[in-house]
Amino acid sequence: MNPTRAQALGSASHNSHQGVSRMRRQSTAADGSRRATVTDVARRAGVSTATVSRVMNRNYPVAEATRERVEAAMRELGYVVNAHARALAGASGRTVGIIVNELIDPFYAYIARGVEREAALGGRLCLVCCAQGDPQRELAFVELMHERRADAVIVVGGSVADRGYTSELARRARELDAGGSKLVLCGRPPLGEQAPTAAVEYDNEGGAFAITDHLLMQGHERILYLGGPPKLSTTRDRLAGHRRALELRGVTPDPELAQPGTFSRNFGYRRMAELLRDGPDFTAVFAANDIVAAGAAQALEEAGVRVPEDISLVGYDDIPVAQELRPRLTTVHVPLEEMGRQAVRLAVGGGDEDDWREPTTGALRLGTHIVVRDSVAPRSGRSTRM
Amino acid sequence: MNPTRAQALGSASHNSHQGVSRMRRQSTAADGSRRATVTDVARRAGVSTATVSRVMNRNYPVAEATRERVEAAMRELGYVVNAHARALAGASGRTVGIIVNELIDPFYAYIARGVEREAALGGRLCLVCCAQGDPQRELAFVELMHERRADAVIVVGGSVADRGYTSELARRARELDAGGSKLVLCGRPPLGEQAPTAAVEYDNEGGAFAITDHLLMQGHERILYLGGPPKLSTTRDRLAGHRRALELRGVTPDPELAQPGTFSRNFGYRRMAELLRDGPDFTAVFAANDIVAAGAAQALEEAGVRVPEDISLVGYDDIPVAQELRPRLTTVHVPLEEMGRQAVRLAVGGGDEDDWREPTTGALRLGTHIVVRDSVAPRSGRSTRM
DNA sequence: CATTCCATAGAACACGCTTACTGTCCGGAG
DNA sequence: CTCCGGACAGTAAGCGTGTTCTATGGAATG
Repeated sequence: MNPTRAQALGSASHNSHQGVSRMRRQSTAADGSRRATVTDVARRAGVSTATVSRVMNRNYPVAEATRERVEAAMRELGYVVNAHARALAGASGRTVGIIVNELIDPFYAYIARGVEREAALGGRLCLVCCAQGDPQRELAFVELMHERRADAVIVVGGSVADRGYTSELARRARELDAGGSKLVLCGRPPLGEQAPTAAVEYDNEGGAFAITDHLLMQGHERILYLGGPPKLSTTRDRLAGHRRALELRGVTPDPELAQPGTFSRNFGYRRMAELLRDGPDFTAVFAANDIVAAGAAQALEEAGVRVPEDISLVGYDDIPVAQELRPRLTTVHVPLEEMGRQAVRLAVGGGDEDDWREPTTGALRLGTHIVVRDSVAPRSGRSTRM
Repeated sequence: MNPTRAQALGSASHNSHQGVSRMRRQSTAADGSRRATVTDVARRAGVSTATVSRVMNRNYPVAEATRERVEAAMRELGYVVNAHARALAGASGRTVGIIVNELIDPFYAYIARGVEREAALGGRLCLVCCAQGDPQRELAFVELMHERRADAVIVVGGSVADRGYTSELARRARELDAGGSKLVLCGRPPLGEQAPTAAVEYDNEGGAFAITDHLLMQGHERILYLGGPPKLSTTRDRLAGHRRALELRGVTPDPELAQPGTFSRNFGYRRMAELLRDGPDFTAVFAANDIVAAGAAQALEEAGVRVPEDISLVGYDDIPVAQELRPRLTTVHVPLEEMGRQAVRLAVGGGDEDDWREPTTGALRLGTHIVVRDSVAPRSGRSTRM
């Protein structure tokens, strides 16, 4: 278990010399000073440790004069409470964990922001990890956060429907739940009935439906779907919405027009450049997300294809880059920050008094809507088979 | 101390019902099951707790047969070590903290990525907080991280030269240091001699000098400096480099051309729109960062001013948006991710055996360089006083 | 066969804090 | 004057691990 995890994180073997590092740490304080403890504060203030604790936690009456003496002692000693000891003694660790693919991807960054802000409202701190799309890393981080007794562990983003991975994650969910923590799925489908998780999703399929319909209304029938890992739940849902819209308008989906790949700008650029070289057989492009759209836009630009006059282009997610592209990108807005907020609320309650509803296995689905900008135009005759 | 912090984080009073929330937590496990402990594992495997500990940490010989029995017991019980207890018993918490202004700002996101990755290499987890530009929030977060005994607390981004704030942060630095942790300043000037900190900076002044010189070489002499909080160290340094370049070429800086404000896109847009309305008295714009540049670019576009033919535009930071703007933005590259990595290395060592150098009060300065794209052109006669 | 040594394993304490349980002292009610 | 309850404060028992010190059995040595 341990070696597996270390491997998944690509870490050097660090278990072996915890002892030595501790030795060094202790001897670091050359002047013999260590951190002040409750005992030190109590001694200095002439009270018992219990009283010091009560002063800090304000959960028991303490005489004003005593309080002041204790607070003075804390100040003079530079006392800082040890959260580990506190957590061990029974209080919550006041920590939530979030695992994303990439911090620099605005999709995840906005969700992380929501999580961080909502957590801070409850006086909680936020453990953030990047799994970089590797399920093994993700599992390893879930475990690490469980070790730290995070109140909630939030895993963000689409998931692959791998059998072993799913059952492994379900096991972690049960273990977390048994300890009073919660695994929260954010932007991905539930794990099945036997896994006690909370979930906050967004209407992925509906957004794809809506924006495809938007293209159809403009006369586009041959729409290229570009990018997104083919086995990811996110891609599956977006493609599903896309196809449903096509079929509803009586357009038969052409397998040739589904070109999944990755969520990277680079993929959008390269694949689009290739397709343009062959002579495009489509009048519109539905990029799997805005980042892919940015790459595609560059390829179109370099090929001298005008957007939207020659080819229309849409994205998904509505991250800031959508407003910087020229033409500005029509896309699907996803309430990313709100998802993050709801994820922690679902797991730890509002942080306020209204904390009574048992937040068990809650599920939540937020709406999406399309944002019309300048990258879509009615289909022009000339654009097909240029 | 406590109320102050709660206030700074805008949190509801959460200290009062820690007790009740704990009660609920315990009673949550309706089947009476709690988390398995070392004692449980030991009992099940028929060994002592010491042996279980030794199996986990591999720091003491254990017979193969015993090891297997213990590992089986751990698996069957779904045992997950309690990091709080472990940290309390002496081991490092294996945590680093990072405090940024905004997670969704790529400047900070890249640094955070570097921190996270380097931390993960050492098997450490990452506490991430957003101070949102509020020094009080920042101090509160430093304290919370100290409570958690983070191996390092990394504060990122420019700082205001406020007397009280600086001394307060210096005090935190000393307290952290006394406990064997380290405060790391990332992208901001040192605190002074009596504060034991590490620091990783980048050549802010030099980058501003270089890109200003680049504009001068193209014949621009009236250069607008746009955005950036006026009292922030970042702004101070960038302006200093800018002015040094001007003076070196014999151009007298015009106070009218320094228009600080904020680092927001919105500021860049609005201020630039206003200035264009008055009739611009400059031929080039040096935006305080790429985000401000994006806003300025939009204002220029809407005013029908061509970039770079009529007015040249440069930014700072070289975040991805610089490549999406049209024309693509000439800017100053800052090694953001590397800064993050170095920040944790400085504080906790490489994580490998070469850990022997005492990482005390280290300082590091990384280079910057300009990236020439398409947003600068030689000054044209027509562009002045259009 | 007695002695020494090594490989294991256990007992017990320390880590810093919270909290249930026990006082103690006081004023006011009976 | 006695008794009782409220307001404080102290004692001590954990919380779950790591680590030191000690103990045991068998192998190796004399």
